[in-house]
Amino acid sequence: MATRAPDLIFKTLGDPTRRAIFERLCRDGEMTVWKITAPSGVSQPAVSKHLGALKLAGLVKDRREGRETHYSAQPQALASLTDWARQMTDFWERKLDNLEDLLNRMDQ
Amino acid sequence: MATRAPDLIFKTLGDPTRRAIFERLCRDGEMTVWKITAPSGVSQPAVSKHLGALKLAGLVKDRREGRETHYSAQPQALASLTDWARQMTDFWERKLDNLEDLLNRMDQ
DNA sequence: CTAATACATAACTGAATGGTTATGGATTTG
DNA sequence: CAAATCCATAACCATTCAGTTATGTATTAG
Repeated sequence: MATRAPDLIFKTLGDPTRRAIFERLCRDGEMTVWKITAPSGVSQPAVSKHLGALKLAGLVKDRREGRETHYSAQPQALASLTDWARQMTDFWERKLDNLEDLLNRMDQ
Repeated sequence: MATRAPDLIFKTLGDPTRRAIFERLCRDGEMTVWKITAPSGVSQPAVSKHLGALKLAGLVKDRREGRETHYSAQPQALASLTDWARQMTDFWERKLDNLEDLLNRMDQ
């Protein structure tokens, strides 16, 4: 059952600061750590740790260039999340269908 | 900006035990606390706390019947999550489009 | 070569959190 | 009424985790 795949994604995006960083990378594209840190409200080491977590979850990728590290979003990683959500909804709707079938059979 | 809405959803589903409970409710429909507790691997009070968290996030609803409480999934609550994911993907694709436009203009 | 910059890592701290056992309140059963 | 069942809450504990301030390692600038 691949239903456990998005565990890390959920956990990683559960933190507001981390999610804000990811959102900014989606909106504004590739960015250095310093650029990300500036308006974030937390220190540079904190940002580095968040970026590490996002990278571990496959949500961002990094690119070294001299002494700078550029990070960019990988929103494809969100697919496992939306897949899971759709699956849950499907399960639920199937339950409703079964109930409807049952009621139809009882009517006859 | 409504982009902060799914914060609670992410945080709530970030815990594996809690997500497993939600999944089971989606798959198998309404269930009493005891029924949920049995195969969960944690104690009944732990399950009750998780159900409270899920309820707070709008992911489940409860129905008292005598001394039993029946819980059921509310997968509609996942919409804010998929909406957000689509928005992030859109941002990212728009960046790609802009880049393509720029390259096209540079070709001329 | 020295100083400064960009980032990561280490070490630590306080708060949040998931788990437990114990207990209480409400409801059904005998 | 008494005992048992179902669930929630309280109180507590251990762990996780996000944040901080050093410190280290490359890399660029003077």
